[in-house]
Amino acid sequence: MPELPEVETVKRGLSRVIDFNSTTIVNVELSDKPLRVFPDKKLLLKLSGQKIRLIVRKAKYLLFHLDDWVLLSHLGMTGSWRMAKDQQKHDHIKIYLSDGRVLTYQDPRRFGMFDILNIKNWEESPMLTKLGLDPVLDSTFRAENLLQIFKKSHVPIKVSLMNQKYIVGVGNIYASEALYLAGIHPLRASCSLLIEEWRLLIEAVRHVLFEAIFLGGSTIQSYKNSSGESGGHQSLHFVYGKSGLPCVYCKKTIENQAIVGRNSFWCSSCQEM
DNA sequence: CCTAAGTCCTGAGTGC
DNA sequence: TGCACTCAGGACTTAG
Repeated sequence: MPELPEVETVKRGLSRVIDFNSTTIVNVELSDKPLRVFPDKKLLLKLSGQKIRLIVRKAKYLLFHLDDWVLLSHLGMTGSWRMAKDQQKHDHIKIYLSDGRVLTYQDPRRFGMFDILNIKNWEESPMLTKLGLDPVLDSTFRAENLLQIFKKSHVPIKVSLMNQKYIVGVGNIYASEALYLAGIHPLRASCSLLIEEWRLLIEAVRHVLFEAIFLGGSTIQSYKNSSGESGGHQSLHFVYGKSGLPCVYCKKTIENQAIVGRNSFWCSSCQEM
């Protein structure tokens, strides 16, 4: 499901319903199906007796801060967390809590990733050390810095936007949307963007991510927040999934094409090469 | 048959 | 030739 707004929405939803500093993990159960990345199952024993202190979002990762450990969760394409009242198909992790509730991870495609990190050095996890600038949290997400980072990159700007090594949180939906708002063609070489265009793009990325967070993310196929509700931002999409429809502003037909294997959408009139 | 919100791995290619 | 790096494509998987 998740790009930055969806992960942020899940974080906020869980944070509202978990009583931090009081709720203790009683037990953890796994299904027999493997997830894409999962730590040694013996580490799960370490979680029992630990209180949930805080949930943090870092890039597209959720980090459950416990007393001595950090439970890292990446939702992949179809992962979701909920306080379960029932057993559903594709439930893979059940965290039994001291208040009687069951924090449950469901993931049909099982692209999700987990790790259990020591609270003393969790930031050194290989999954977290190679992350780029966060458009929502980092004041360094600035045109001057991005111009420098991409000055030699001939990769299409849409691909660079989605490369978590440089910019985190932007995935396939919001990349197309942000480039449309900025009036930049997705196939433009990253190094060709002028400083003014980087400023426009940064403003567009931040706008679309904040707007999507405000509306609880985008539901295209299956995304649900931790209360089982759909997002509301998909109704504000201008280009994603709109191929063949007229551009809202110029009425020219929205085009689409796979760029490095990901379907991409744009208006060739509003977004010139 | 096709497609889907993400990331990791491999192998080919480039430049020094 | 070797090394470091970049990049494209495939793989993982289930549902509609």
